[in-house]
Amino acid sequence: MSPRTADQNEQIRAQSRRRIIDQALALFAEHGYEGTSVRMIAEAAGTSPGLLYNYFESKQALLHAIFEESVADVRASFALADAAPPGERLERLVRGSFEILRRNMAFWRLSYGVRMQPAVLAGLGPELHEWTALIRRTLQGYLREAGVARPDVEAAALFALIDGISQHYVLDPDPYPLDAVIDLVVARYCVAARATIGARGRRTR
Amino acid sequence: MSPRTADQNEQIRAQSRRRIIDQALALFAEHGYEGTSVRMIAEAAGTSPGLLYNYFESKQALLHAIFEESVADVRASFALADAAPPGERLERLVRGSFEILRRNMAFWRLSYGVRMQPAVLAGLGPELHEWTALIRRTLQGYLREAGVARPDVEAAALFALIDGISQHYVLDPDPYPLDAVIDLVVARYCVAARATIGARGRRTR
Amino acid sequence: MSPRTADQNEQIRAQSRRRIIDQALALFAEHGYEGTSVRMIAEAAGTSPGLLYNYFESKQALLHAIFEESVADVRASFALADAAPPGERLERLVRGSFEILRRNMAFWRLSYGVRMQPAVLAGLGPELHEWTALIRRTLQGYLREAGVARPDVEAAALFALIDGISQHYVLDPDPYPLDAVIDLVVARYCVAARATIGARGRRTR
Amino acid sequence: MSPRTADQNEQIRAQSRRRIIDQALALFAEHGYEGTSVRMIAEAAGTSPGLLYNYFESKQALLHAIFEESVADVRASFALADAAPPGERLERLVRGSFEILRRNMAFWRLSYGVRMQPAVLAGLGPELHEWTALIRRTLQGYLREAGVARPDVEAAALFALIDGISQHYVLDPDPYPLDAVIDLVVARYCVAARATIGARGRRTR
DNA sequence: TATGAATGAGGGTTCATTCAT
DNA sequence: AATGAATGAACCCTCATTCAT
Repeated sequence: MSPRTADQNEQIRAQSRRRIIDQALALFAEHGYEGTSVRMIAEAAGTSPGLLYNYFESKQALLHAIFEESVADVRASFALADAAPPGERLERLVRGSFEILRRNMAFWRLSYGVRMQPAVLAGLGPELHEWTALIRRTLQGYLREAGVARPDVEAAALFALIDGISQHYVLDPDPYPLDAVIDLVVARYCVAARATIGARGRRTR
Repeated sequence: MSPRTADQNEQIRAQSRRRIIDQALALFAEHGYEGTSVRMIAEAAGTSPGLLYNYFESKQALLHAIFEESVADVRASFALADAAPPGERLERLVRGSFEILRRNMAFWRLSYGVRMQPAVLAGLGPELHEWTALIRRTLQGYLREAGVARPDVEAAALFALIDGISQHYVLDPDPYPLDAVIDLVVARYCVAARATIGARGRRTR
Repeated sequence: MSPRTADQNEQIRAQSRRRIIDQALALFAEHGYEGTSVRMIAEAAGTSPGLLYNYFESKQALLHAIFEESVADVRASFALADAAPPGERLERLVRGSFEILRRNMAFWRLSYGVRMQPAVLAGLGPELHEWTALIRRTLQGYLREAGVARPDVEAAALFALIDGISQHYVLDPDPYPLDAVIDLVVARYCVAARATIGARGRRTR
Repeated sequence: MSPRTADQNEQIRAQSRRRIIDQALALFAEHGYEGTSVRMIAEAAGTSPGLLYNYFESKQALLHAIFEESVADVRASFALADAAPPGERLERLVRGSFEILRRNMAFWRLSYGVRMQPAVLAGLGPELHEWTALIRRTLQGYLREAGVARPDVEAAALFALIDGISQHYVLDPDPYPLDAVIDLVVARYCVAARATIGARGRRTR
């Protein structure tokens, strides 16, 4: 009965989903999660409020979908860093983090805006926790490689530093000297690391 | 003529106001501003929703009152740091910041949860902005005194570091090695500063 | 134990009651019954909301008290007209009505604003009905004396005319040619009446 | 693509809107604007309170919509009178006014109940004022045509008479001798007018 | 697949009224 | 006689969600 092929349907579905996610992210970032109504999202996406519930179980589920996408993005970037030679991993990771930030500021605004609201994150909590833990562990690993004295504490500090910079930047990007600050972070944490690892590399050769 | 003395009334009022503010802060911190209803606050404070409006013009006004109280707290701490001898100012400020954090974690949870939501801040925005700017300037001044190369960039990084640590701690305090991290920050930023300033002090004597 | 004599108490009571009634009337007239809160009245009267309930059982009871006072005023004016010589009664009544109107515009504003709201008038209904009926009957009697053809219909019309004028005047007094309109009414209804009655008077002498 | 045709939707909307307006008018007329809650209207209309806000921005907007409908009704009746031959205009207008009154008593109850409450009228005030002014001017014009001595004062009186009758009728229709009173008004104002204009018409022929 | 009319719980807020003092 | 802190029901309104089409 349907005049559309299964393929066409699939394509339409994918497009609608995309539009909804994109607009939802933009609006969440601008007005916050609670300040954005489902109607607003539907309107921005050029659909009806009802349709949204064909694709997402609830407003929360939509939020979760957004997080899943972006978390995947971050994971990919991390994997890239991990694939680099030991001496460059940390720098790659640091610079990669800020690239992600610049590439998807809306998400980070949203993320930071919602981070403190467990009820909003409902069900996302464990996942986020795990994610944070992963970052911390990765950083710790790299720093241990680099031979810093207390890699756990240093990792906590470096993570806080990256996160703090990201947040300040996202709050008011225009006047923020992001590149200079990144270079500072890199200089402080990564250059030494590279040297140490390089030296050790040569020694063990 | 009055059935209760003005003093008695003042006391009653102060008590009720306190209870409302305290419970509101706790709930805002736990569920976020939007996730906390006026009814919830009233119940937690052991009063009726109506009473809240004898003390605060609106839910927002209550939020503002909370901010005012805590901002005053921060200012006081800053003033204390500023009164210290030059070489110790930075350390005082850093340690002071984390003392405030520990003393009033609920407020900081609230503050971080609300920071990205311009609609919620309505009218509080400028004040917060100014506040942030003040911190940045103060840090920058101290770092310039300490003779660091690029005090503006360093200030941005140090601010981000403190803010990031605070936020991570507040998100999940139990496992966080706060003291160790603080010591790290102090060692990295403040010890050098003290030395520099001390040296200069001796030289100019 | 009381430092005040019973007399003084009575005087104080009377004063407070007066202030409350006066201010309530003024506010009801300005903002309507529903648009005026008990707190507003208390404030305007320089007392507390609680005190109002020492003098009046409820906000409605206060409204009723206002009506009673003013209805008494009207009755007095009617009695005066009735005491006049037959040929002048109608004119007295008409002119008296508008004098009352001018003397107590606030009350008439209130009265007209509330007239259509049985719920607000609750319990006042019968009394007002009676009052209206009295006016109608009185007019009818005077017009019958004056020998008009259908005194019942004429009474209805004259009452409507007086009431309509009053209301239009009270709605926007400044530009209203009240005196001219009154003279017109008098000329149309009363002069003829006087003549008729005068003639009959002479005839029957 | 749409599951319901635009037509179907339009029809559904029109029906719901009608039901809401009708019930709102009835309730406003019975209990007054302030005495009628949105819930009451929704219940009477067999819908939910929320739906009301799909059709009207606010309770006030609903009131305005009611006024707009009925004001249009009145204007139409006035236009009809104006289209009649000069000698009949006044009678048409008078009789037309009372026809409107009988046809839509609820609206007039509402209108008279709301007239004195500027806050309720909010934004409707100017429009009503203008409307009143129009009636007055029209009457004045007709009366001048009819050659009465002081058309401005006579217009004020006639307007007051019509308004007063309408209000008394609407307050308690059952016992009111409306037809007889209308005939009286017509006899007093319109018959003479017709004669005058007729005579002048013949003279100028 | 898509619509949008409809729902109703719950939001912030007001206010007549009570009562301890 | 007088106060004003306190109450809580009810207000208008929003919005995530459902469902007939």
